[in-house]
Amino acid sequence: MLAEERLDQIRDLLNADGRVLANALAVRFNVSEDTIRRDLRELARLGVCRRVYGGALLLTPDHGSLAARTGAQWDEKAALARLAVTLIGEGQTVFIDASSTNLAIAQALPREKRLTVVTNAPAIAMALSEHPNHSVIVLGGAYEQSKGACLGPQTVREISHIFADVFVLGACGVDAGIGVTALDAGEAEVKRAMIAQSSVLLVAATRDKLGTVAPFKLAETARIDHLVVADAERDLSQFEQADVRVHVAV
Amino acid sequence: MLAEERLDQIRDLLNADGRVLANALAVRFNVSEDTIRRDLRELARLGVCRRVYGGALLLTPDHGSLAARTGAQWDEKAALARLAVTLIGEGQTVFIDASSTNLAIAQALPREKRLTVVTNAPAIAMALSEHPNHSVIVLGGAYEQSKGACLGPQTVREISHIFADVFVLGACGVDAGIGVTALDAGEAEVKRAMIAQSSVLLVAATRDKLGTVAPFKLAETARIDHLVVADAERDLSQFEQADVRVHVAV
DNA sequence: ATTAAACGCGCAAGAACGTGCATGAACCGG
DNA sequence: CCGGTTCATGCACGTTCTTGCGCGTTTAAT
Repeated sequence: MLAEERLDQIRDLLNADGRVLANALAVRFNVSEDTIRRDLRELARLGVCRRVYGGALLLTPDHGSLAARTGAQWDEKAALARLAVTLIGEGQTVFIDASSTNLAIAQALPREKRLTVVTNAPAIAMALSEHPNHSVIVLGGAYEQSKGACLGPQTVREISHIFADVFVLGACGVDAGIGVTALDAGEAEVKRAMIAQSSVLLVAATRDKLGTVAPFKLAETARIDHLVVADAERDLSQFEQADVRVHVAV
Repeated sequence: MLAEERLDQIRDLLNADGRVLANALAVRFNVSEDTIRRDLRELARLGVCRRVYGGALLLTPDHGSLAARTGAQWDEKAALARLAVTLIGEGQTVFIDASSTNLAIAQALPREKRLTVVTNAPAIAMALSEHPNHSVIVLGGAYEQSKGACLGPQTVREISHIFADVFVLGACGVDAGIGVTALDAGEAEVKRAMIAQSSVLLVAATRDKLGTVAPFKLAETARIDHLVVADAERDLSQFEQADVRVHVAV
């Protein structure tokens, strides 16, 4: 059994069952659990799965309901949001795309800055309902329920008419070597359009996003202007070498 | 059973039933109640639920904060909604514009009818997040916070590209002699565009709307196909003379 | 007031984990 | 054919995580 074959089979098992157990895999492939752990680490790095105690779970964009994702890691997202909003200046035009982290950022936007917020996420538009100082523009299109976002050609077309000072990008994977990536082709199209139409690119990434890679590439690491992360056990020097300003939230 | 899986399943049970019992979960997952309590503590920390003596209750921020409960006559609107959705057929394309009554209608839409819903209200799009059978199209444009709707020329332009079978009109005033009217010029523009692009016009009106007149005229009484009202102390014969089908909800 | 259930805290056993190191096979240029 | 290198793998060790149990406290209901 070649190592690559084993990785592929673990992938298949993940897709079939949504989860795998480390000791079960060790028995099945007749290798030690250490080897299995190494495999799972690799798959997690590639963004295929998420490691948990005892095995790994499939990492899907709609893992759990929309409400569930909003609740997960809420305090980490709130900390990222508090820092991220300080990077947005008075009177700027801001693209905010759909993600639970970005919803937290939208909620944390200070009311006194008179921003123009452009978003393809109805939830973000609604979150700004109580902020009459901000002007909100909704990007229409086909509403993808599982993602809570409007996607598709119409959305992309509307984006092409707008230039923004800042784009707050909800990334699915951020890796210093590979760059910023997304899980879904439709999402990726919209995000790429927003990148093309904005001058400053801001990425707020929760721990589980950092160092992972998703299938669809959005931008090189060097294109990122601001990277906001939670406390850094990780080595972030590679980002700084790529001229990314890294901000660490408490 | 992985610990993370257990957490996810407790999440699902919470979303399904709105509450969970600690001892029932302990039996179901075959672990001690201590472990369950630890899980519930974790979920509470994430803001998913609220712990109570004996178990936990679902904490839904949007269940209460949506315009859903803002409407004073919530039960009247729910009754109108239950009746109104029966007038919408399988597979139809439906315009639903922004109003609290229409939000109730959107929430009452049966999941099995495979509808295409087109709306300029982010709240209505989000309400359909959990209905994967329906295709939802969001109309973009400038988001008017006080109305919870996208208005303006861009919205009107997008409407002009779509034809619907039914338009569920959120009216501000419905009078047999004057017709249907709206309170705001911007709103009126969007509603007129939707009227022009749909074959059947459905109006669900709460008691306070009936017999009142707002400044901006949308359509003649005769243009209404279905009028859904709550119990009829009022004389509705004038509507029927104008060839309007009147439906009275219990 | 009394009582039984539910709770929180601390502890300990065991499983899972990460890391460093050694082994052996595969690979490669000469 | 051979010496050097790389790589996957397994093992040993210490660490971290989960879980169940005991015990005293709090809560809700009678």
